[in-house]
Amino acid sequence: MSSLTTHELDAPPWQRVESTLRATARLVREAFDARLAALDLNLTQASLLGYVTEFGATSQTRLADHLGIGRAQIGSVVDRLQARDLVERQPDPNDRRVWLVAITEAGRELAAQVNDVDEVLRAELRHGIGREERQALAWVMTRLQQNLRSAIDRS
Amino acid sequence: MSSLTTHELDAPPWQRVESTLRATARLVREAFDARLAALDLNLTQASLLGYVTEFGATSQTRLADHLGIGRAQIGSVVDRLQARDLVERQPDPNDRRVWLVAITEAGRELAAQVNDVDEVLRAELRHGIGREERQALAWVMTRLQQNLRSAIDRS
DNA sequence: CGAAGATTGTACGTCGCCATACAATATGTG
DNA sequence: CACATATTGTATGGCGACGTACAATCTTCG
Repeated sequence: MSSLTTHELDAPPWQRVESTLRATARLVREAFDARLAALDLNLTQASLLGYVTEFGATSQTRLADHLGIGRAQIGSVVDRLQARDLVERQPDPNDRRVWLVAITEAGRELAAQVNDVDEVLRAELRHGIGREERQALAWVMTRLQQNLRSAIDRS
Repeated sequence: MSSLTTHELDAPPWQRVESTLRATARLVREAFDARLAALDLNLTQASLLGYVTEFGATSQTRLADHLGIGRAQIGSVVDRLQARDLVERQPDPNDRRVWLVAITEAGRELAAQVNDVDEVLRAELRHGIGREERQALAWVMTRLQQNLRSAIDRS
């Protein structure tokens, strides 16, 4: 394992894992947004685009669940993407309440570019971090999520 | 406890580590906010309170750096805490531009309660996660932060 | 069938945070 | 000393997300 030595005072005593986690999440958003700015997209928009490209027309509620944001917010995200003709709203033949959000041809092309950006950035982020370390990270975070949900329920 | 083998469907194929990380960070904020609501504080306010309690009067710029938010935002956080008489602004004798944010007696008492809440919650979050796993998590995230910063600089 | 309840998408107000621009003050340089 | 430059805190406008409330529609069950 590592010398975790390098680095000045990487973790001040008052800084707990939770703070580190939040700071890292902020940087994740910042990094993706910086790269996606060239495509005039932010991370949420890019995720939505990727999702409907991969999984086809999807209702807004399902999109909200999958992207982890509220139903209200999804609406405005779709609005903006639709205004740029990257997605379109199709009526659901089985349920007149719902819109199925589908990718357009222009959207598909842009999604491909998003994918490229994504892969490049992800490769950079993996630098110096082994596969099993990433898996361990994912496992611990998943476990942590369970604990967090329990704690929230208990509040 | 468990073989960490289980490995249900921890991550849908389209969900990468970065998404998990963001979702976890959101839950962290939600959990802390839920517990701190009883004290009528959010996580940022509580962190600020804890910091000045532990480290004494601190300039707003330093607080912003340490809490990871902007200088502008720190001002309003301090405003609200000051209105509740939890902190006070003292002039810096060496620099007439800066306010030193200091804890008050009422603030110190509340900070103690924050500490209690904090310890309880943190104990819940550790459930089922070993010490070395937490350390590994912290290490990987620190490394990830470095990569993120490089990526951002490179953008 | 018909009424009660659940679900979908939208409108609206709020919150936390950011980025920018600015006045006041410090600091460095000739 | 005088002047350019940097830094501190604040004001302002914008953005993304949340929570609540609502009309339209589906579903369930008497």
